[in-house]
Amino acid sequence: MASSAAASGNACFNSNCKEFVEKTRKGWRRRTGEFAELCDRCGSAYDDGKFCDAFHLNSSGWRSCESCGKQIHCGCIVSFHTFVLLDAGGIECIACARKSFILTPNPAWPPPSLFLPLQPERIKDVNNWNPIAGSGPVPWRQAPSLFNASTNQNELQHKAPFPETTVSIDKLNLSERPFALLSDNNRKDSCEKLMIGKLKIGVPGTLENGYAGFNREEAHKSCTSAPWQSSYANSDLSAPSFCLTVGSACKNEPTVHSKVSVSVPQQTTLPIPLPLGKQLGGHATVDSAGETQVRSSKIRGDGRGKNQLLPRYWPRITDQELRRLSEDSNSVITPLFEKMLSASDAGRIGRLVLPKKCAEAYFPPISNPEGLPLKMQDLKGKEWMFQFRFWPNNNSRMYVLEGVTPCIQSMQLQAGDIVTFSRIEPEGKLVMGCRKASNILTTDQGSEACCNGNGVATNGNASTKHTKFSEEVLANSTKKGFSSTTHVAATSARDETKMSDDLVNESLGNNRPIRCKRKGSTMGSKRKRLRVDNDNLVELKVTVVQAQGLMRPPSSGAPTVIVIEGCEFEEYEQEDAPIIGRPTISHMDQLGEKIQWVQCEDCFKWRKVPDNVDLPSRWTCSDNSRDPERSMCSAVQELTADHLRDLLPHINKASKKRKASKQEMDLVETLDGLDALAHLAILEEGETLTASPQATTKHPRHRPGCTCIVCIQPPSGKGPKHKQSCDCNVCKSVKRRFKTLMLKREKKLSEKEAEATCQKLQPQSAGQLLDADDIQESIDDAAHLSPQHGELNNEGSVDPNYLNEKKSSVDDPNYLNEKKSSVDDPNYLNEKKSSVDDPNYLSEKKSSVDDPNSLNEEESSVDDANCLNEKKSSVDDPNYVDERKSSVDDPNYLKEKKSSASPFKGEFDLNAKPERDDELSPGSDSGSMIRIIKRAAEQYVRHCENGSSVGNQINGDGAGETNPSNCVIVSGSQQADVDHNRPLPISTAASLAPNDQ
DNA sequence: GGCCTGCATGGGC
DNA sequence: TGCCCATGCAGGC
Repeated sequence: MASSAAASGNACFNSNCKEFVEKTRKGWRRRTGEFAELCDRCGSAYDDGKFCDAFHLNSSGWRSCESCGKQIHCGCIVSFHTFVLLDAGGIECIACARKSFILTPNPAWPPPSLFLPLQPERIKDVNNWNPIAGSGPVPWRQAPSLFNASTNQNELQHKAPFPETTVSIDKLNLSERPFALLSDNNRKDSCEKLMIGKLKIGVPGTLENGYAGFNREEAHKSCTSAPWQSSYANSDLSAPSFCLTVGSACKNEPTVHSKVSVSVPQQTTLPIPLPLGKQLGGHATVDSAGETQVRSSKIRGDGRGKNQLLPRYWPRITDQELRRLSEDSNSVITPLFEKMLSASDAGRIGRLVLPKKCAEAYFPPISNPEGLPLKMQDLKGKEWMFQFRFWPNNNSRMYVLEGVTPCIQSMQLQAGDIVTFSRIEPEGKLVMGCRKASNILTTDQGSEACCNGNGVATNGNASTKHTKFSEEVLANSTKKGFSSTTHVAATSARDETKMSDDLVNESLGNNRPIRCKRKGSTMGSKRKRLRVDNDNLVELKVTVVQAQGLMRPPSSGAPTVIVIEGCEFEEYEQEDAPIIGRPTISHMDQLGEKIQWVQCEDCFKWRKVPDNVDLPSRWTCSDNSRDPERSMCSAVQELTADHLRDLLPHINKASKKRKASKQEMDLVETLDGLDALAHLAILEEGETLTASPQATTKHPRHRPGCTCIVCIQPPSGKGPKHKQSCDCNVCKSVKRRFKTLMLKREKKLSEKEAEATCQKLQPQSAGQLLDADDIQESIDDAAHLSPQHGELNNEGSVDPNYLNEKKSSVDDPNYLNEKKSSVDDPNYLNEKKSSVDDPNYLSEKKSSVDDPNSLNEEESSVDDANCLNEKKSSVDDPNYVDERKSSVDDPNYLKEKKSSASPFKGEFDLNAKPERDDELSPGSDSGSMIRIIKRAAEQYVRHCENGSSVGNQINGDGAGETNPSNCVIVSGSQQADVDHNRPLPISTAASLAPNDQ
């Protein structure tokens, strides 16, 4: 046979030809991954599909197409992809298969584990393995069995297949070359295990079994059950429930998928509900793609169904991946397995631990711990070479892919993301795809079913009804696409709700990558850093509740109330799904009428509207048609500071509650909180949800297009140096930073002199710290209250600048890194801890809080665009980073810092700015006081002039130079206590607690 | 000191 | 109880 001959030079690969030619043509793909180089004549024959007719006429393995009778050399590599196996037995040429729209998702290459001994010792025949991916013995060993699989598969699908009953080895043509690769034992095993066909597609998504094609959206429309979902769904049943669907049911094919053909490996579509342990020897199993396989109990040497992968490894390829993978319409994609990246996997070690069964099933067998190089292609078509190897572990093996770091980085993956392994036929390439964590929210809905534990597959979109609770999350999920393609029609509301809960929790930063089929399987106990602190979970859940409160039932369509386990759930018809409403504050006015306060999105003033009005998510004064006098942003706010404070009782309540728990928190835990918040912020942003595992990543990923200093500089400092005259962003930033630093130091020196005298003037009472703490918490809470989760500005509203700043901070890997590294730094932690013991520091904080000017300053600084820019650029500034870093290394600096850290023990302030640390330090106490005095004087002057200085911006030192430490806005909020017509900042309102007034 | 390698450990199932 | 596998970690480079 042709493939048995080695190609040499320009000799035709066809052993029956061997013609020497200058230029060869590509033929079939060889096991090595290369293509058979053929002469023109043979190449033409191959292209015309007549190669076997010409050269293999006398070979065995010829079969007739059940439809057209065409003879196909099924036993040959050359014709391997020109036919499909029919469920009823026999074969059909691909042309007929296309015509008849019957696509039998015969897995082209069942898992090799079916053919290989399952113990590690199976791996003896390494010599027959070619290290090139995708061309391993699996397909080739399996191939022979394809030729004679004449079992009535339909029957087998519905009956328990019994081993060794349907296929006789005598029926198999074993004379073909591929089989020669098998040892006698393997051959026998292979014969005993009825092998099914290949998966050849090209047929637009018409799914014989409802599995292949992954055209889930369509499947949803026309099929009553999605078997692969059902496989989850029934995972706890004791008997198989195959849930096979009839392919003809799914004929509406989206054009986008028309070219995509997917071979679903057994695990993906395996509707086998039996737990692994139950799928043992002789039990009937249904193979991939729903096709029955007769599996010999013999192969289950250890009594476990090793050919069954755990559900968490079942591939869930996305439409996007399919599209990317299937650019070639002739490609057939066989999803093999997937794995969620652990911190270790995504770490810098570059080792990706492979699930043992997956490794043994889909990768070449290896007997040498050194393993084999494995070529893999990513979704972009770039090829990567990994080392597939193992090491002995407890009488077993641990399989790893080494050298994956570049690839993982290239794909911008991190812990929690999922890598998928697929195979493209006929090339046999191994393809490594990925799913970002954010998509897992949707793609894992099936797996959520596993998490549910009730065994019922759940899918947010499966049902035509939506629970109010999950609407938003599900909507988000739907947008992402994948979930909409996987459906189980018979989804109970309960499951859906439960799942939704999971989704919500995940979506809100609750370690979204966790799939809890195996408790902590992905983020196990050792994955401390990957977990969000329980406290944060509570807070996040509260946020969910708040979010739910934003749901507004549509005017049309009353919900159906169902009671599940004592809890009432409202369900709405899909077209009447709840909408996300504007957050309001319900209140009873003086007349005893129920009203609600709503905040204008533009001016952030609070307006009163009747209680029964459903407000859109975006509401502005102009929508205030019921109160024409206040239907413009220019109209004064009738809500006074006191009122606002009264309306927000939860601020104080929450702060007390948090205070209690906060004191129990250690500083490390707060890191989780920080991360959670960061994740939440990112989630809100609607972009890729950075995994909580990000906390474990030393080098947070930089986004494409990131213009931060890290990204725009050549790696490792290599590359051309910037000239002194260079005015690029980097250089400008560096220069600006330098200038700022110099100004700051100058100022610091001068202020130091006044420190001693000023310090005496400050009221010192450590006992009042709690009030300050309260206020800070109130501010935080108020920020939480805000729909934007942002900082409240002086108008009692969210300042967009602040939001942008916060957002960019969270987006900025440097910023997060800095935060993270600070916490990692024991010095930093000590410093934080000791700060609360420092009376100077406490008094400074206290006085700052007592002083409305100070508060305003703190808040207004974030309003200052210059200031924000400066802050931001500082983070991007390598000098700045270095400076910060060196400061930490500097014992003097640490000494100074030691007494200046935040008094908010156990709580990190995302607002914290490095520069502000300086301001808050004892060394700059006088600075604060000076500023306070200065501002008071200026304020007084302005007040005398016209009293309207809102938004006026001055520099703390009076200089025109932007100075991060001095960017101060004296805003009108300072007069908030005297001007009740002005919106009161919630933070200020909070500070007006009775004991403060 | 940092990285790599190979193995050990231990929690989860 | 045994297996899986995420992670720790010692030792070498």
